[in-house]
Amino acid sequence: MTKTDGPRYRRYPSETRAAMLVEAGLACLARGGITLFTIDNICREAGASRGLITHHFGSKDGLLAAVYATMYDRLLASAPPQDQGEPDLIALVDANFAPEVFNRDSLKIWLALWGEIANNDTLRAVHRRRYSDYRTKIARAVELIADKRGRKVDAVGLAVMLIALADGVWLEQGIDPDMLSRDAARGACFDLLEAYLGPLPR
Amino acid sequence: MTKTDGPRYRRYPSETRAAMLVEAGLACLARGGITLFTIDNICREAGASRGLITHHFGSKDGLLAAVYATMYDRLLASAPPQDQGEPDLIALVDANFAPEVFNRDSLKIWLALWGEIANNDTLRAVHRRRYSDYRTKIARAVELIADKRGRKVDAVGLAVMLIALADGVWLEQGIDPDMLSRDAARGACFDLLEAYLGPLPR
DNA sequence: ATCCTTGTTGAACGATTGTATAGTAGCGGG
DNA sequence: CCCGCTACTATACAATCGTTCAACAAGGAT
Repeated sequence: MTKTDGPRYRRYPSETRAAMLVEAGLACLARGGITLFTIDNICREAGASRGLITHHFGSKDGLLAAVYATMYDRLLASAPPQDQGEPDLIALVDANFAPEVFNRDSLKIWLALWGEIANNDTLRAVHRRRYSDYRTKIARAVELIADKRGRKVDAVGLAVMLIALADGVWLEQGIDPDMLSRDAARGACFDLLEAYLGPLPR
Repeated sequence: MTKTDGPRYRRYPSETRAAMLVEAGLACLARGGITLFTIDNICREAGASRGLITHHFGSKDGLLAAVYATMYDRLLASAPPQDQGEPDLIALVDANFAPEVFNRDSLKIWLALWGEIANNDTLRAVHRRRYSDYRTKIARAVELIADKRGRKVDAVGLAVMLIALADGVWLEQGIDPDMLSRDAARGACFDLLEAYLGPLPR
């Protein structure tokens, strides 16, 4: 026996370990999509044993929901609303194309999650809430600008279209990385907005 | 023993049975995404035994590739090119929103497939070819219109953006069915096009 | 130094995964 | 009528799936 018998494992505060498992889950999704999002893979990635996911999240679905929430929160973190119209809208668009978010790993994760939302009730519930917040933020900025300029636009509808276009270019990027550049993608989003709102100080 | 001992199973021509398995695969994807795309589910759906997929497609991936090809072919079937510019472009946009294509089942299938393309080499190979054809068709129509009107546009870039927007609204529809109407989605596609090409006789 | 809380392990469970393969049988051509 | 091609069935296979659970131990509190 070696005399240096350190602790056989380390205990973390519950929330710390939960965050580690979420991170491991993200890594698995990025590597191979929902197929590789398995208890074994995730726990191996996190350096933990198989029981931990159930212990901290109740089930695999619980972890998946936490993973989804994490992705959404990261997306929105960089665009705090200031109720000033143009700057808010530009920040919201740019949030989609920040290098931290618009990269291959993130895109593969989103693709994997989208494929599940349509089938997984737990996940869809998380989605509904976050998406609603997101859309409202955009719609409010659009509304402010439209009012200021005396234009009449369907703010919520335009918000949905903007999200759709952003998701669409993400999708293209995720499927085939060198299909379009970040600048072109960002530009298209502004083109769509300006068709309704007039020039924006991008 | 009953005296009416019909044949225990029916033999089909190879291509007929292959088509049946593709159809069953589509049904599974529509019902529960890639998670339900399993040998057992598909063969049960098709009313066949487990060996058949390997026999006709070599492997599960082979069937998945055939499924993907089928979806793409159906999308493009309704828009044969006539090299007349406007009518072609309109037909290509409308192809995305035909009831036969723009419905919940199809959208869930696309969602599931997209999640796999990024990770599955076989599938990505099929995608590259079909997507390239699709994009070229659109770009050619855009080019024709731009030339006719003396406008200068990046036809291929605009084609990619149009596909992205169409995919984006599909995505929204697939995730949350009552988020936007077919007309609004179709309208947004034309808005994007007209921002570059001027008015179109939609 | 001992107790206690609780984060953690790891084995066991039955169900299901994709594939390989040996044998069966439908059905058209002779 | 029978033969032969091959579509087809059905079992076996090892690997992996998600979950359960009893026992363990880390580390702060007393």
